Amino acid sequence: MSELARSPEQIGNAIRRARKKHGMSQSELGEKSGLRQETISLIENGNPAAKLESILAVLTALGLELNVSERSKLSLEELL
Amino acid sequence: MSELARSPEQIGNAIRRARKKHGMSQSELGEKSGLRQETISLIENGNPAAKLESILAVLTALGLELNVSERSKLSLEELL
DNA sequence: TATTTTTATGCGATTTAGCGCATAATTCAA
DNA sequence: TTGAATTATGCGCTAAATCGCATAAAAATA
Repeated sequence: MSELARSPEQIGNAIRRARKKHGMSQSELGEKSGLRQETISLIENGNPAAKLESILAVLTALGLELNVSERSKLSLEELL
Repeated sequence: MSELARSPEQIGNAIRRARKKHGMSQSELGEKSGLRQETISLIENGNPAAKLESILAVLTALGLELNVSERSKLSLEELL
């Protein structure tokens, strides 16, 4: 399964959801990804100016990855 | 189809490929996404510190989007 | 409810993106 | 091959991420 991530908020939500699924705190995720708990907090809350490398480090620490694909399908939001 | 993007380089490559497919120059893509030609150049060359919002703006301008998924499948690189 | 854990926020310092502007360096087409 | 278009690089500037450290606010749990 794959989760749409068109905005910093959506990426942050995906990260938060995955972290909780792994039963991890922000501090633990921070250690795993080489970032501070505060930085994880910012990312999860949708900081648009987060660095690409930070996002990638967090995703990797959670066993996730990004995929680039055609903006084909309608998002749930666009249907409402 | 979807393209793996585990590193800034892979994201940059995906963007460059899509831009050329659209017959666009970096300057044109810059206008469409609200960034400078120089910034597009940096992103395409794999700048790890690019801002998340810049990446998303470029992808949107190219009709692309990001998806977060399980790091399940082996990448081509890992098979070699 | 009281206590502990977790998450969010604040401050000063450092680093760097992205800006505008200019110009190499490279690529492409005539 | 040569001239034009494209891409990469450099400088000074401003804004902001992230850092370390501290702590307030919120959430979870006893």
